[in-house]
Amino acid sequence: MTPPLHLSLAGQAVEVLRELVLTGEIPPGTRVNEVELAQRLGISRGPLREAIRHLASEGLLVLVPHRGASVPTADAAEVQALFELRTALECAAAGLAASRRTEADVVRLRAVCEESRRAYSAGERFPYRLDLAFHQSLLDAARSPRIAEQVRLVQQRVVLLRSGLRDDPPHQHASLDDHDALVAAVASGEPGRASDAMRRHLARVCAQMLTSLG
Amino acid sequence: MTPPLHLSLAGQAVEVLRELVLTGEIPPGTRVNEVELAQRLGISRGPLREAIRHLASEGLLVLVPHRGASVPTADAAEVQALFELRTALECAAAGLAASRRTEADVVRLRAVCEESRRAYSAGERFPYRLDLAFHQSLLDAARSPRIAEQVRLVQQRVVLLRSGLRDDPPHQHASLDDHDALVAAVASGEPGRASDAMRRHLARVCAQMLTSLG
DNA sequence: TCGCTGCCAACTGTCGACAGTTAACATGGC
DNA sequence: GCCATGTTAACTGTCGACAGTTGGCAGCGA
Repeated sequence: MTPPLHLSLAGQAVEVLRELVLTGEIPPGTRVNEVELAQRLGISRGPLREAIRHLASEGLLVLVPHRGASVPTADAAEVQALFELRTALECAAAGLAASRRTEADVVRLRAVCEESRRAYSAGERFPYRLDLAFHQSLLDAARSPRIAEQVRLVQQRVVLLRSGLRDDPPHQHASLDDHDALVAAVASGEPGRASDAMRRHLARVCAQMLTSLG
Repeated sequence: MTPPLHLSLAGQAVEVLRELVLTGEIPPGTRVNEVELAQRLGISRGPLREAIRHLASEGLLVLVPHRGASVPTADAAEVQALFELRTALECAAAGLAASRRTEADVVRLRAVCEESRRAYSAGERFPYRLDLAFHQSLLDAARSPRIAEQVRLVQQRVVLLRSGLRDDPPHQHASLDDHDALVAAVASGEPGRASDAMRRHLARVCAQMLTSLG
């Protein structure tokens, strides 16, 4: 039996809708019809509305009164503002990680970097999974749950932005070097150095996304 | 009658509930009864549920499946984690403000500081309004809407924490000095200096709250 | 007296239907 | 031909009611 796994319909709808948005199945600019989507998910409008509002609070949807929800569109100013927030959060996380890292944290970070290089050398097309894993490992080392949660939300929006890009450039070699530098800075135990390394890394990634936008 | 004020019932409920929570009228630890509160607000459970979920996404309420919402209680670890997030955001904002401030920004910041000192000298009991005004002015100078929005959410939770404190110490003289130092650092145009000044300020405020918790 | 079991009340989760608003279209006047 | 206006269809906002779950309480037995 499955008695305890009674996740509410609203909770399930949140996860399904999140995937639909992040995978681009509902592309940016698309309006969401409540009755249509509710039928598609096989639930009522009530739980679906809750799911929509939840994702709106995460920035994955925008609400307009009496006109429903839609997937936000990418925008240069938007990318810049988003990366300002991401930089604030991840630089702080990098600094905290440098202060609090254990030997196990460093080992884990090095392992992710090595796996990324292996995948890159093997010509793998989407090491985004490993990029996220790296940043996640760094957040674990920072041991600041609140910051980690906010970073997760911002990264999610970056993924959404990426889904709207025409040419999604593969993980670049420069980022691999950035990650190695970050691990070295975190291992050194100097918060300022780790924070600066993260700032440089994110500045590069941001610049790349801005050029991809044209 | 209020027919033309086309704010949705859910939107109104959000603001009313927010005040009820922040003013301590619904003290931390209290569970929120949907039907009771809905009758009290004169609305149905639907819009009220949306309001509850919205405030939960802001951290002003916590949800437990099948057991409803309740106001979160203060906790030392919680205060520390919250201030780590606040420090990350406001230090970045201070740095950006130092980079982007105009002459008008500096004038405004100085004006708020002077008014704070006047109020303090006059023995005013709650210059929190002016403290918030100062931080808001600094965020305006930073010109980073995303960071500003997140800071607003964090500050709101700090207010909630303060409402649960027994002895809520009045605005201290040290904070006035901190604010002056911050203005000077922002005016200097050196991001690192402004960021450090903010870090020291928030560290002091955090320490004060931790001692108030006992 | 203590522990277990079954019932019960209260509350949340969910649904279907109605009302209000918005935007687009058709229509008529200039 | 173009703009203003009335109409209409579609969608969101709101409501009341039903169903499912949770936690507590009474009753029974050891």
